[in-house]
Amino acid sequence: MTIGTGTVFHLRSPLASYHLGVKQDVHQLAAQRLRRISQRYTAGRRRIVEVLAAAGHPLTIPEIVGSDSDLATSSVYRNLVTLEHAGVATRIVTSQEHARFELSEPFNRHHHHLVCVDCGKVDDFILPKGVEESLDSALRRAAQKEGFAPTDHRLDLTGTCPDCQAAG
Amino acid sequence: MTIGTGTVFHLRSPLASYHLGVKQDVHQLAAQRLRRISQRYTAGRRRIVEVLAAAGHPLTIPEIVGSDSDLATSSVYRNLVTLEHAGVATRIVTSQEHARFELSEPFNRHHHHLVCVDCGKVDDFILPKGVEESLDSALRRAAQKEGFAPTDHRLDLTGTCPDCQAAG
DNA sequence: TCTGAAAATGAGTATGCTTATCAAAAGATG
DNA sequence: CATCTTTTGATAAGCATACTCATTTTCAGA
Ligand SMILES: [Zn+2]
Ligand SMILES: [Zn+2]
Ligand SMILES: [Zn+2]
Ligand SMILES: [Zn+2]
Repeated sequence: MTIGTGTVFHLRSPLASYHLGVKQDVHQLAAQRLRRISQRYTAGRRRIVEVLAAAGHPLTIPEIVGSDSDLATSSVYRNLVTLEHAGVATRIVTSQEHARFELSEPFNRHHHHLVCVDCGKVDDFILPKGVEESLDSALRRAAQKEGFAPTDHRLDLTGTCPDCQAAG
Repeated sequence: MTIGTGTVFHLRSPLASYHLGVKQDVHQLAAQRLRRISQRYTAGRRRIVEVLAAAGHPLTIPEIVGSDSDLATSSVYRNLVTLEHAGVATRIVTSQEHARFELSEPFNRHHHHLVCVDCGKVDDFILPKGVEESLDSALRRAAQKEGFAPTDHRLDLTGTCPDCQAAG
């Protein structure tokens, strides 16, 4: 498969961990984005990308560190800052506990989050295309009115996940 | 003016600090919501509500403490947890620095946030009614599909505020 | 209006996530 | 290979927030 054909895989529901053609594409794109800011795609950074791609939902730093014994906590913190700055990883800020990370949009299809206020778990969901589009143009208009230069939007639905509903 | 008439004041643009009829209504509703969870509407809690209502945009805890010399930092932290639990204040979590707080939805009309990624400032904006409604029903459908019990949604537009555009 | 139990306060301290430090290791350059 | 630069990782430090507990305030009941 050639690079950049954009064949969409759906490895799990509701979202694939990434929607680039093959795993190689993920690493090539990550390396390219790091090069753009004069950073190397080192083994440690590659392992983090690997773990995030395999998870398919946002992970905390302890989860990332725990899933690969070669990863040192301090380096994971430092490298996630670098990966975020390079546009490879995205930080998901929830009100409690640890921050969570997932691969950024070119690696992951555009989506939003269901955030459980009890256990902190985060799951992905997508909006219908029409809703997303009307939302997007409304946001552009709102930003323009305020002189705000938008880069991205975040939409979270907060509530209680099925597990916590059953528990409490 | 009688309580609960719901006359809408617009004290500033784009959003009034609260849209209940008069200031007295704010405190009565706050007291009622605290009573519901067996908490008292003490002087310190009243001062916090006062400061948040006067600000008209989300404040950090240092800002709240600094705006009223009678407020102790530890009590403000503790009371904001209580006010949040009572449904009087809402915590706005941005990726950097301090959390920010504003009055909750019955005190404030429903709105969303422009978050500056450079300086952390948060401003309010509202979506056109139709967009908000189609978004809301799409969110309800998405939650139902996942067995998720939704309580609220958060929509942030991230980017650079006019000041930071000029500076950087 | 007293009175006493329960709740709230606030200054200080502890917790714990995150980031800075810095010597060692790895990689680039030529 | 020699040298310079970047990255690593164990440790320490920083810092927002939560906890502690003696004191103060509140409020229901006498
Ligand atoms: Zn949950
Ligand atoms: Zn996600
Ligand atoms: Zn700004
Ligand atoms: Zn707001």
